Amino acid sequence: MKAKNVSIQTLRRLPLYLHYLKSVKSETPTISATMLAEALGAGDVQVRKDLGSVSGNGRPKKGYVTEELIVDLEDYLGCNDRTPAVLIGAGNLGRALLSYNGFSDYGLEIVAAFDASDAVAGTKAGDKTVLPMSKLKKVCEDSGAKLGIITVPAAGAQDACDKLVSCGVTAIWNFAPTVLKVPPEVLVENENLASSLAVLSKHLSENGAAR
Amino acid sequence: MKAKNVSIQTLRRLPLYLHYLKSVKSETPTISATMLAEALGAGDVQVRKDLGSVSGNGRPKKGYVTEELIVDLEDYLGCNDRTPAVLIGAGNLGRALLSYNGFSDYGLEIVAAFDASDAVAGTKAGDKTVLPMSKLKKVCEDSGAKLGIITVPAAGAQDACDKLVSCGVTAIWNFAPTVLKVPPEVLVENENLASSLAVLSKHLSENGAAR
DNA sequence: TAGATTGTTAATCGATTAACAATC
DNA sequence: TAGATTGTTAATCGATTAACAATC
Repeated sequence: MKAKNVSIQTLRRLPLYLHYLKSVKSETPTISATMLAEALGAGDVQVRKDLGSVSGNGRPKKGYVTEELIVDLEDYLGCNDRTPAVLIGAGNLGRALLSYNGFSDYGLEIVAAFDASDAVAGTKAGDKTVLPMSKLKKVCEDSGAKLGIITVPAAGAQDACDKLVSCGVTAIWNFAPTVLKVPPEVLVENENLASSLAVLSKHLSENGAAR
Repeated sequence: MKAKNVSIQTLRRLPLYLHYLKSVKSETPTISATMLAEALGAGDVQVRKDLGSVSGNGRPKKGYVTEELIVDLEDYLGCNDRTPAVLIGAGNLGRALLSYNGFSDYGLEIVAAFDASDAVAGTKAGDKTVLPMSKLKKVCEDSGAKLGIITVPAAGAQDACDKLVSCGVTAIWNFAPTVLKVPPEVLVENENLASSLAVLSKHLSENGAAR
């Protein structure tokens, strides 16, 4: 109910808790932080603190009522608030995101996809028709989309970003391997595959029996 | 040349530096940490420390020779060491990763794609034919793949993971929204889209003019 | 009551930032 | 030499972990 200072790291873990809780709610009417930590391979103290900061409806001895905890997490994460978004770049990755329906659990609705290439605009992507960039402004205004998703190649990312910002978008989910320049009020979240790959490669070269 | 204690956060930033340096190396023969920080929107001290920990070939007043720094970063990140990998789950996302050729810059080579569904196995994904799971063991052995990429739906992720581990894989790149159970020697890197989305949504609900 | 579990307050750890000395 | 820039050492900040008091 209350929501104390939730660190960004905690915020990132909340969706994991929510996903797990939903998957077990039918057979687990009540759950303790310790059980949840066990299931997710995390520390029990960390989970307790994370849950405490967004719910606080845990009962000593009993733990949390699963259903209640799910509601508190959904409330905090705004899962029931519809978040309209536009996507630029209807290549493989863009199409993958469009056809992934797990996002609706978190309130995200990709209202339209755009592509700078005239060859791509007009084609189908999932159940949507890809629109030309000239329609971006109108769609953003009509839908109220404040979130933009960039799935174009690196070379076109800054351009796509600038267009989004000029259409009033204030949060950008960037899948292109580039650093974007934005005004201070715009938040960019980089989905950086190369970074993850670096972590994995390092592990392999250090621990893996090479080849 | 030397490689001091590189924090995991630093490790994640190195690919960004490398990518940027490659894009400007022709017109920028020499570059300072300050310039690099400016270009990437990071702090100059942070960049200096990051570079210092993997290169240390910077010269006062001059900065780094771009070409040399690229080589040092590539060496540290193992970009020239071929890292064979197998991918399980030839859906939209799996196909997107298969057809993305930016990974080769970091030495990653996806040697084969697999799918549990008989309907999918045998179809083409990019320039590769999707193989049935029964071939996984042999491909891992022949290719020496120690890295597994999971792009199946959440329900099948643990199963895919177990199979990979039993084939000797010691690093797993997980795109499924689930927490995987693995033996301690196996490293899992979760590409967690829901976490990123949570950060973006929070920003919107706090700062964005609602709707 | 006894015990399990919560939530809080304090201690530790790691990473970032700031200050400074070294050097071309 | 003077100045820019590096690299290092110390201080700060944030997040995690540990210890403990509260409570059903």
